[in-house]
Amino acid sequence: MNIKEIARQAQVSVATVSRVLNHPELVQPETRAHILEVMARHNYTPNWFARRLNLARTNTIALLVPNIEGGINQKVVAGVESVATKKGSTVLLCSTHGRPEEEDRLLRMVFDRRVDGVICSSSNLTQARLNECGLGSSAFVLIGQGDGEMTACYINFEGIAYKMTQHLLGLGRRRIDLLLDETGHSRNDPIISGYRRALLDADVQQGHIHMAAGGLRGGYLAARRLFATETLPDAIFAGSDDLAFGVMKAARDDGVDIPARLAVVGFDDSLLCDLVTPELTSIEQPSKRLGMVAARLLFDLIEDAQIAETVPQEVVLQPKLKIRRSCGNKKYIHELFD
Amino acid sequence: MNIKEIARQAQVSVATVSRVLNHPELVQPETRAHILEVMARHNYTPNWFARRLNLARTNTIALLVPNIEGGINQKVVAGVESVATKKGSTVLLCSTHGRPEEEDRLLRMVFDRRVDGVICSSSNLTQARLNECGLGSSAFVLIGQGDGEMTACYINFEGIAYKMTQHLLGLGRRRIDLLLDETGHSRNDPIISGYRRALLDADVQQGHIHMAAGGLRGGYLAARRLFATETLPDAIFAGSDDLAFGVMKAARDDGVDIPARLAVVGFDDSLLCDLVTPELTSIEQPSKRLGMVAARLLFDLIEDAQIAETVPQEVVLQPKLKIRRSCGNKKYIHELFD
DNA sequence: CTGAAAGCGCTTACAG
DNA sequence: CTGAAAGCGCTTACAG
Repeated sequence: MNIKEIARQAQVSVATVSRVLNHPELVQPETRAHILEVMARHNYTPNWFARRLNLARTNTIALLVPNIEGGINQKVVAGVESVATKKGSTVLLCSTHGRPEEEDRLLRMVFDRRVDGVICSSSNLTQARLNECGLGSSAFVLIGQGDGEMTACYINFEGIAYKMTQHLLGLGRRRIDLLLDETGHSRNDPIISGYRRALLDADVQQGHIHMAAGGLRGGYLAARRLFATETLPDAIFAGSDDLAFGVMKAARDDGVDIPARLAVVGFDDSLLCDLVTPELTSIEQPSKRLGMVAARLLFDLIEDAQIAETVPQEVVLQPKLKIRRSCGNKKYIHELFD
Repeated sequence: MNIKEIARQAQVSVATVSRVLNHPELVQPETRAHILEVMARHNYTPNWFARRLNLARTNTIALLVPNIEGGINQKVVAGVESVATKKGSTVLLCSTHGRPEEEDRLLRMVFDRRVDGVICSSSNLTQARLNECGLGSSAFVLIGQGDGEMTACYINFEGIAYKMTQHLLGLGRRRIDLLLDETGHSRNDPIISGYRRALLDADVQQGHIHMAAGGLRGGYLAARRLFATETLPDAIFAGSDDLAFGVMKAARDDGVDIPARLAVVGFDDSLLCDLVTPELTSIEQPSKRLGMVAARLLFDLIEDAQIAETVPQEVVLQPKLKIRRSCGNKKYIHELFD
């Protein structure tokens, strides 16, 4: 069923049919009603492609993330999706697996499809690369720290790492080690930098930085290695909750008392932080809000092209310390079940 | 930049340009090379909408899930995405929030966009509703148990609930209670049915079925209520790991020994099952595989319309028991860190 | 308020 | 192997 057929059956021109779709106020109420009736009767829905060939917007945005399985991206996706739905747009979701070539391929692809805009979570995207992909003048929002040339939003890992380190120092811990996921989370760099800055400011000697394979298991193995070969630090600041959980498991196996002998803190404030013993001190990240902010920025760009003309905007979201018991904190601060 | 301009610059007709895009073997190697060169120089990419207006396939599939944030859906999404990418298709992802009206709206919308096919995770979709949305003759795969009229795939919750109950009985537990998430996971019904069947077959009296709010907290509160008001069952079979973790936390607070006095088992085999003490016996679900299977079924339908003519196909995936210590199992069966 | 016509950017029989 | 032309299904000035 197409517009011509509808026009024939309604005994009007295709122009009139098209008008009830696009500018209903321009057509006489009676004819309009009649045409709508014919459309309904035939379950007619205009061909999307033919339509978009003539129209500017596609009501589609693209979202590229390193991988969908990552717990954090998942919340970002949900945040973007919720805003997009409110705006009447749908989301084309793509996984880049963190590979730049794959990012480029997908960027070209979504541009090809004339999406209204693109949100991309990436750690190595520059305006120059964007230009190469033909996205130079499109609405685009980066999730992550860009080169300052792009509209971007990200979580302030540096600042919170500073605060967490400071917190541990405040509890009397001196040698604080960092344990990071070697699968190059883009957050490693800012964490290291915040951590170092805090130690410098407090005039405390820098601790060791350990790299581990990702996840519970990676944290476990790294911690056991550390326990076996080095003098025990006073605290381990892990780059993810999973790593921290692994450290806790290792500590239990090796008889290292947490938090008396060793403080352990994590990074994602996952649900399970409250369950483990002792409860894990961690960092709450506004992941869903990050997605929502990115989407809002994007729709600002889409709806008002002028904004893009101005200096690119950067939105920085602040995470929060969630103090529990694994850091050696004595005061009652946070309890989930009351 | 459009095809006409490329044709002009390459001094050929648009037909020839179009041919190097669609049937390169039909154009002389030299002209082809020349045209490709001109295209590359201008960074030309054909208009997707104009193209799809003439072509049959859009290389896009739609995936509707109740919500993206759910840990299980997330893996399903990843599974679908990985297969789609291999097939050169992209995924239009939509959240239905489990609301039928929203499902209908989105189904119409994606159909509108001429996607090649649709995968929908739903607990109340019928072929009849599909027909109403105009998707009657489209390639469609249901994730969930359908009305037998649709191609579908799902996880056999009934069977695994039977097995888990049987396992608990085998360990000498007699009164086994069920603890379910009241936010109507569609899996509640099959779990109840498998559980009841196992007790019937073993000629053991049915236990109680408790409904709880979702998550850790829901499990915790429900368990504390149970401990305070009823005689303790021998085992609690929780409908999700989070619920089970909540029960474990409650048991610790109330001094109920797990597994000596009370066995607890969960349902998702989340990463943390190995971390808690005692390690949580649970059920491993092939969620990612579910997504992959759904996508494969869909591409079968897309690539060979004949298949749809035959009787609708149903694929049932089998989950696996992950026996650990919280059920009172004595033998060494499973250990993550060795 | 309505219609005839040109145009969006492509693809593909049809002739040569 | 290549080109002129019709057509995909819509939208929107332009006239009336």
